[in-house]
Amino acid sequence: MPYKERDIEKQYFTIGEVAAQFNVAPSLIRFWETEFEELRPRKSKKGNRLYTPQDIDIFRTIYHLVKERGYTIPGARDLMKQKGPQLKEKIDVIQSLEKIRKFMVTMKKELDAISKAQ
Amino acid sequence: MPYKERDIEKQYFTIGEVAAQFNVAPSLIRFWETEFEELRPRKSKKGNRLYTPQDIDIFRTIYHLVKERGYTIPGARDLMKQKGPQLKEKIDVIQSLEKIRKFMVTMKKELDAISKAQ
DNA sequence: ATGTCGCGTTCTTTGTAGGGCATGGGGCGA
DNA sequence: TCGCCCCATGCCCTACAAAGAACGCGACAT
Repeated sequence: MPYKERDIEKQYFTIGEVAAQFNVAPSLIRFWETEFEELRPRKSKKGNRLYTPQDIDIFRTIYHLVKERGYTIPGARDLMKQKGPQLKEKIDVIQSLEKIRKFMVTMKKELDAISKAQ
Repeated sequence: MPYKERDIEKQYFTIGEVAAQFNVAPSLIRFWETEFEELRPRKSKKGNRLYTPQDIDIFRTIYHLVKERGYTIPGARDLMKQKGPQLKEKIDVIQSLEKIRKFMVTMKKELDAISKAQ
């Protein structure tokens, strides 16, 4: 029995899923597609965008630069041209540290709650 | 004989001189003054802005971030808040390297010219 | 099986708030 | 008279959001 198309396609995410994951509007993702040639996902026959995990990594990089670091779109674009893949590594590290920070803040709150309860 | 006021004042640059140095309009400098609290030069009795070399360093930092790196104004502002003085050092290094690069490009051109002439 | 109703999601195209200055007017001191 | 001051207003893109059409899918009736 050959693979059903659905099974193959589920390697991909829809634009709505990506939008939800980053809490942005689909229109923003489509707009960035016009601004960053790196962000050109496959499309289904119907024309729907199909995002691979790699596509999502690229989106995350752009999101980080534009929304978290405050780059303009040309600024982010230039940086990606030069630094390309190195950038992903750096951002992964940053995001790991950010998670750790959040964890520690939570811990601190709980510790504060305990010490006050006494 | 006491210092004449001119001698003291000539420690300073006018907005026009600063504008010329960076090849920007005075209106841009005034506008950035409303956006970056770090960029608030002294003013003469008359109200004219008096830029010290330190003020110019601050302007250079902003110029570098906004015009050369492609940060938005809020992005540059946030970066200056956190990194403040460290940033100046980094930018000094970058600008030195940039000068060296230009020098080397010039050298290369001359070398090319020589090798072609033969 | 087949029509179709409605809902959610997607598409592309068009509209738009506001970010980032520039310009113009009126005034002042050297 | 020149160069700077301070507003106020003007203005052009940037960076999206909204509008409107089309599609896919389940439910329900035919």
